[in-house]
Formats: sequence, structure tokens, C-alpha cells
Amino acid sequence: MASMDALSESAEMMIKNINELASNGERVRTSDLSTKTELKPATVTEMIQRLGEIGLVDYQPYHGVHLTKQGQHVADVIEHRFNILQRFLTEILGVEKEEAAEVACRMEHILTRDVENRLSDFLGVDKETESDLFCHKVNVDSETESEFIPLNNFKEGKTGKVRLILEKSELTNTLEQAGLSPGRTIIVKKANGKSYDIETEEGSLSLDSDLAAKIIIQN
Amino acid sequence: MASMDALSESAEMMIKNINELASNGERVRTSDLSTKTELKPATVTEMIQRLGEIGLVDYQPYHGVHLTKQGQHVADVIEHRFNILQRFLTEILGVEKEEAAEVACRMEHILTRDVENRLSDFLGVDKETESDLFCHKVNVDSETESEFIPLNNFKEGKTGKVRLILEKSELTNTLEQAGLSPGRTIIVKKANGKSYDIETEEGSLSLDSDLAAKIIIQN
DNA sequence: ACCCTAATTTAGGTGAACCTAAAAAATAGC
DNA sequence: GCTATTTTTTAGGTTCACCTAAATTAGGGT
Repeated sequence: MASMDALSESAEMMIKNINELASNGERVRTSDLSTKTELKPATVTEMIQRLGEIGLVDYQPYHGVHLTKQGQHVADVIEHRFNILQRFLTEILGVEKEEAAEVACRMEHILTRDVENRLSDFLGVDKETESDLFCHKVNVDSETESEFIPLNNFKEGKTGKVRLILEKSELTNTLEQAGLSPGRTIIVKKANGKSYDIETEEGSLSLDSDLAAKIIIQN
Repeated sequence: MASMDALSESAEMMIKNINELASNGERVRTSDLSTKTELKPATVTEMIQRLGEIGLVDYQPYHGVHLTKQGQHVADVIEHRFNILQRFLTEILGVEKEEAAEVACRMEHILTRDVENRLSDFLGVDKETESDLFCHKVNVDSETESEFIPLNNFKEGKTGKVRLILEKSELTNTLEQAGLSPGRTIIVKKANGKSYDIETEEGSLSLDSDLAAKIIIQN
């Protein structure tokens, strides 16, 4: 039986790799894992035996492994964490894809549920991420709690408060004069993904999605 | 002599803790490190011996340690990484301070220089953070930086992208239908201070300077 | 059915990061 | 200045994540 002990980075990486090699549904061979992880076959054997003992994989000597339901869940969580981290690093910080992947691959083992959720929200992942079947929307914790959302992910018709403006420039100064400044309340009149029509305390204006992405609203 | 081998998380944590206990400039005792790190004294001794061998601390048996110049540099880097991570987690994601500290404390050992720099920029730390003497501003990437200009100041013949429309009205709606809406590219055909002839993706039009003043273009 | 090869596992080793228990050194009290 | 106490170190053990080399098993070809 599995002891929910918080897995080591190595163990999580092994599960992740098993998952990635098991796309076709077949059992994953030791040698393939060895190639992918760049670990020696003997090391792979040792690790999958341990994973078998704690119930995360079904291991049969000489006949490879496949993830158990529990193992699959772990893999899904890790994959999701990797994805949001990589998105954050590339889309928000502008890190190159390869480096982002490396860093995300280290950080995915460290993220807590809370940070993971908040990062998702920040990136605007609310829109039915179909890939997350496992994510049984149990989210018991999504209490009324207002969120911080980039303006470009804000839904039409909603009211919010400007909390943060990223990458300040002359343009954002202009925006602020037009009533779109931290602390002010705004209404999103129209949002079609390309341009955003906003009503501020001062009047109305409209801006493009690049600019909208830099304005963080609290609902 | 120090081998710049990328330190383990444990080693980096030990250096960080030595630094934090050395505020007064005095040598740090094994027992204090033991208390702070929640490791047994024997473990602390073992680790500071290793750090001594690679030149990051000056270790004298029975008389504690203090950071060498190299060790101090490591401590400074880690502290800086911790700070920006914690700021990001609390200020941007809204994570509670305690959890943010824990997560930042794990992530600080993983950040690369590039990600660190970008995160700093994102948080707006560029403005002469006097504490980071070592942080040579290597930012090679400040690309040709385009400007944001009201359409009435835009020069004849130039091409730009609509970014922002102030004071929306029926008139501006009409403009948007004519292709002059946020995100679209336009060309200024003629500009004489009174009226402006524009070519949009949809066709051409002409408008007066009052209206042009409310349309911000990025070149 | 049998051998050969390739894949896999076992056996045994290393270093890092922890531990406990015992020895040694420093310090404090008188 | 000597002993008692506290601090620190040494010695030796464990687990984890890796390794190499040797033994074992599976499967394909004839």
C-alpha cells in the first residue's frame, strides 16, 4: 500500500517519464526509461521496484511497468504543474522555451497546491482546460475569494478594481490619466479577445490585448 | 580551493543560515546553526567542514565559522533570489507570507540567472537596488523600444499599431468599424495638423486633430 | 527445441545527507 | 587552577540515488 509521504524529486521524475513513454497504453520497458532519464538500467530497475512497493506502478520483473491509478494521478499533477510553470516562464517572463522547460522541470516538484492554483488563475486557466480530466472539480476551496486576473482574461460585463499595472510606460501613464489606474474601479463593456472596451470612473476607452495583459484586475 | 560545482540545496541552505546568524560580524557557532537548521550538531559539523574544504567558509574546529568572500557572494545571491521569489508569490499571486517563504526557500536554489533577472524586471526592481552590488546590469535585451504617440503627433507616412482609444463615443465606434481599433495596424498617409488621412486594414479614412489626439499609436 | 544475444536484474560499491552515541575540547564555577 | 558542565567533534550507522560488473531471463532464429 502507498504511503503518501511526499515523493522525492527523482521518484516524481521517474513517474513523469513513465507516463510520457506510455502514450500508447503499453507497458514501459526498463531500457526505454534508461534512455529517457539518462540513468543506468540498474538504477531504473531499483527505482521502479520502490515505486511498485508503494503502489504507484505495477511492476512485473522483466516485463516493464505501467502506472496505477494512484501513479497516474501523480503524473497528471506533475504534468499540470509543469505546464503552468512553463507558461508562466515563457509567456509572462519571456524565458526561452528550452530554459523554461529545464527550470519548470525542477520547480514542478516544489509547487504547493495553493501556489499552483494561484498561478493557474493568474494565467487565466479557468476556461475549461479540457486536458485535466483528473482534476475532478472538487475545488472545495474556491471560496468567494476574489482573484487577480489580467484584464485580457476578464469576462465581459464584469466589474473589477485595478490592482497592478505591469511594464509601466508612457502608454500606461496615459491610461492612468484616463481612469485606469491602481485602486480605481472599472467595468469591462466588451471583450472579444482582440480589443477591450472599458468604462472607468473618468470615461470610456478601448485597448488591445497586449496592453490588457499588463493590467491586473481584482474581481 | 572552491570548485564552482553548483552547490546542493543543503549546502546553500547552510550558507544562507550562516549568513543570517552572522549579522553581528561574529563567528557563528555550531550549536546555533544546529538550532536554526533543526539539524543535529554532528550534521552541522560535517557540513561546515565540507564547506570549509571548498573555500566557502572559514572553519576552525571548536571555534565556529564565518563566510569567506566567496561564501558571502553565494549568500547574497540566494538572499536576492529568495526576496524576489517571495515578492512575486505574495505581491503578484497573493500567497500568504508564511507559505510564500517556504516555497521561495525551496525555489531559490533552482532559479537560473536568466529567470532571476527576468523576474526582477517583472517586479520592477531595476531601479537601482542598492543592496545588489554584485548584480552587474547585464540586461543586453532592451530592444529598440517603440514609443506610444497620439495619432495627431504621428508623422506622415509612418506605420503603427493602435493601442489605445480614449474617451469612447459613437464616433470612436464608427472609427473602429473602419479598421481603426486597438490591435490593428494603420498607415498615416497625410498629416497637416488639421486633418489626418489614415489607411487601415479595412480602407481609408480621415479625421480631425481632436479625435486624432485620443488615439494612441505604437510605432 | 536450443542456443545466442539483448534486456534485465542482482550484487555490491560510492557519496551525500542525515542520525545516535561516545570521545574530546572549551568554558565556567569555585 | 582544577573540575564539572556544556559544546563540539569523531566514529560509525542508515537511506537514497546513483554507479559497475556479473548473473539471469526472455525471445528470436534456425
